[in-house]
Amino acid sequence: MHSKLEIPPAMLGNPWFCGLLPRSQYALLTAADRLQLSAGEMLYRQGDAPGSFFCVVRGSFKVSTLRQDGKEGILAVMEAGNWFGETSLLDGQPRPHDVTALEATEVLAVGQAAFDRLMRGPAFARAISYLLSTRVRLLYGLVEDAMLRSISTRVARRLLALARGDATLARDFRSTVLVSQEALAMMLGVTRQTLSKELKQLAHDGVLLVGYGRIDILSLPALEAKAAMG
Amino acid sequence: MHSKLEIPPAMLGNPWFCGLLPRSQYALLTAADRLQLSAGEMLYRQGDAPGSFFCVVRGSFKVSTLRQDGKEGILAVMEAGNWFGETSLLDGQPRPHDVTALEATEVLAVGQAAFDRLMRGPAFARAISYLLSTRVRLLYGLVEDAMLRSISTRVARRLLALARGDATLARDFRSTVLVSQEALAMMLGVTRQTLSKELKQLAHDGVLLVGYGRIDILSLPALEAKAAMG
DNA sequence: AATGAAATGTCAAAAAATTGACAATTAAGG
DNA sequence: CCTTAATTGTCAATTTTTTGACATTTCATT
Repeated sequence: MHSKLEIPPAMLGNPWFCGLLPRSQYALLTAADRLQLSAGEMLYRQGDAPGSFFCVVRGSFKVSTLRQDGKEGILAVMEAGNWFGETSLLDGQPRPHDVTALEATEVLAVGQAAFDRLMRGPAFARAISYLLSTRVRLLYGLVEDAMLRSISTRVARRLLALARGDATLARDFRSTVLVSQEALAMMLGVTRQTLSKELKQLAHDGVLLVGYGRIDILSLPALEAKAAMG
Repeated sequence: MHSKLEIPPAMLGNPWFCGLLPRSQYALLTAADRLQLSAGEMLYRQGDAPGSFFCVVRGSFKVSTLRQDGKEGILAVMEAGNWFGETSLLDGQPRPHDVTALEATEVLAVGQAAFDRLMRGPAFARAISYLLSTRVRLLYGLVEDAMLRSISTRVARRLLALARGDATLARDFRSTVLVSQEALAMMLGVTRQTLSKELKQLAHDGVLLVGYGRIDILSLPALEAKAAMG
């Protein structure tokens, strides 16, 4: 019998998981396999057959796609506590993205059969609908960003998202974001040079402090003001 | 008692609705109010409180957002047969977009209470999850388009989406797309002039025939080839 | 057939982003 | 401490896109 202490702390900080009925939580945890990945290892690739519903226990992943020309777009960063991968389980279609561990990372993997069994319960099915609705909202935000916001606004918005833990997790705010300019540029779909210019401007305005592989947010209100502009 | 003949033909062409259990179909239809809108009328606005789950019976809507500078981005076109608006019902958050009738349009509106009642059934909740998963997939496609595809590729892809009926509907293909260059440019987040140049190129290549408020697809394979490039 | 609003065609200047290149800096491993 | 790979800073040329401006065409309505 599993003891409740086995629930990893990161999962307890995730509002979606915490909102589940205890029996659903228990069912997820007992049905799950635990996987360990080292930095750079891929959990799955674009085009793979649907496999499992995942939760990041420790570490983080990037969700990305490759262009023909070899360049990469980063669509999301999944941090500890977040659940993902449900889309392919629901529609049976291939995985739409690559998912790669950014560091030593541990995941729970709930297989298709167990997932389907859970989906027969209306409470869990509703919870999955809710999870998807937050994903839809987040994605609409990304589409709008790309379609009609200036790059400086998008930089501010993306930094805020990273500081808040991105994805579905409503975690505490971090004033230091650990990300390279290269990676941040990939998230925004612009070149490093273009991003660099924007960051320099924000640093000049006293909003950020740009370091090696890290960005410190000096003034949250100022950054939010930039994010709210055009 | 409602007769089965009352189901509008457009709804029978929608794979999501057709995949529902007959009792769910019946429940949706009987719970629904019928609304008539004339061209330009808004079904709801960004920021509105969640209200209903909708199905387009006749006509079409545009789903759009306004920028501060007054410019508009068109995120989707909802045609007859499509169901939408579930996101706000599921998470209780305000409407994320404006929805405006493009012509004389008729919708079914299923209220929050009836929707919640349906969601207590696992089959319907699963169906809603499936609907959301297709929306998530579509949105990921839009994000990738905006982030890492060339404009010419995006034009081709968007035209194909319009020809196929966009959104969740897997309808028959139409070789004529009725859309102004202005509107198509709004869907792509570029200016009319930029789009015009791309269309001229595609017309020169014999792929399209560009008319007044309409675009004819002369060669579907050629357009698909353009859409598959970079 | 005339009218007018909507849509399209086109151009040039300006702004913005990419490309390509190289130097300088930083942190991690031996 | 030293080496090395990763990251950042910076620049100029090129390409792309926007902006702004007008003329022209199309179509529905008188």
